[in-house]
Amino acid sequence: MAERKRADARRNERTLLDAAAEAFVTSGVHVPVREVAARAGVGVGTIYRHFPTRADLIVAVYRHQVEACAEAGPTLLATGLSPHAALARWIDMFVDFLVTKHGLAEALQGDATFASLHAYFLDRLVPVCGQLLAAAAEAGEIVSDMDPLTLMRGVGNLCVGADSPGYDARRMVALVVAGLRIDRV
Amino acid sequence: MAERKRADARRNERTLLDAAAEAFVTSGVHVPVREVAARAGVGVGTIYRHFPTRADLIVAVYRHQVEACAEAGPTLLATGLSPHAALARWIDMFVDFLVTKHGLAEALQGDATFASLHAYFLDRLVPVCGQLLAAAAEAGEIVSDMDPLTLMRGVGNLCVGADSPGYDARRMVALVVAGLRIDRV
DNA sequence: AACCATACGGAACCGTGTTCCGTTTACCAA
DNA sequence: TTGGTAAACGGAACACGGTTCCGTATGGTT
Repeated sequence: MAERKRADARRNERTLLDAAAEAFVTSGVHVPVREVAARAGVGVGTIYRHFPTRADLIVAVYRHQVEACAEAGPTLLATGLSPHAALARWIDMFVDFLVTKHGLAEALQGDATFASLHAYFLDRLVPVCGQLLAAAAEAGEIVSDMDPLTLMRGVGNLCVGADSPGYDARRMVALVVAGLRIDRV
Repeated sequence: MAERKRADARRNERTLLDAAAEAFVTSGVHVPVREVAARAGVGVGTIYRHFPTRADLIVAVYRHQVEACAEAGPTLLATGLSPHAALARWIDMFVDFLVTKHGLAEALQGDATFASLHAYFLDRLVPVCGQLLAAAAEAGEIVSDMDPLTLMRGVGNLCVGADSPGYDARRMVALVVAGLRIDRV
């Protein structure tokens, strides 16, 4: 039995996702709920009926891209690149994703209000990261005791404020990736 | 001409600093202003008269420790340690400082409300970090093009959520420090 | 003792996430 | 076509945290 929703409800959900995506691009992920509602031409109540919390709205908007990122892990491993190179590429993808979504890295942090966002990203991506780490460790290219959760959270943290002048998040991530190599002290 | 303040004002400033320090320890840096006021037995207006913004209160509470950290840089360089080791120790000190102050790393981030906090930390510590980096680069131990501002902000970012289970901020910082070494790929 | 600049307390204000509830509407059945 | 009803809606109201404002109290000085 498929969930039968009223036509207006389905329409509004669509409209809201579009409006939110647009608002996130122009004003960043921190755009007030009221503004998304206004942009979509609905009341705030409607947003909360469809998305119980701000975080759920954000998750819904970015779900596709998170899935794509998750699926890219195995794909990269299968390309014949060295596992360490595959890991580096995959992390690059993740960083690209975060730094191009203004405010997303910030929202990804512990903040209790974004708990479900945090949880979704980690649930989906940590296992993939774990595969890549394991493959690279197996190949003897990197240290064998790196925890994927720590790595994902660390990389996410490094992307906070990635757009502010004078801070180069990618450089920091590159240091981390270099630091994983086993031939270092 | 020394700034002549009324006795009650001086007394309250003291009381407020003590109350804030205590509150930060027990409830974290994010403790509401009203709670600090209540703990000090004063009204919120009094806090704002002494510290124009939350960030200024935080700066005042931690000023001593930031100064100590800043002064430790040259000291470490003078101890005869290799510059890279001195840099590593200094970063450890900074990390210790951040992770033991619940919520401080979070507050240190771009958040506009904490602008003065952010500015104070960076103004004071980036030059010190620059000295250590330069010495290590000069000695040929690390890459020569690392920007101290990026490094400080990155390390600060890595300390966000340092107390949450499953995340190991120190490990991430260690990767960064390892990644700086010049003998790596 | 009187005066007044300084300092105080805390109510009020603003912005933002979230909840609540009276009203509207899509859908189905008669 | 017309009701009837459960689903959905809009937006006022609430919670909460930072900050401002202003009438009141008081330390210090004359």
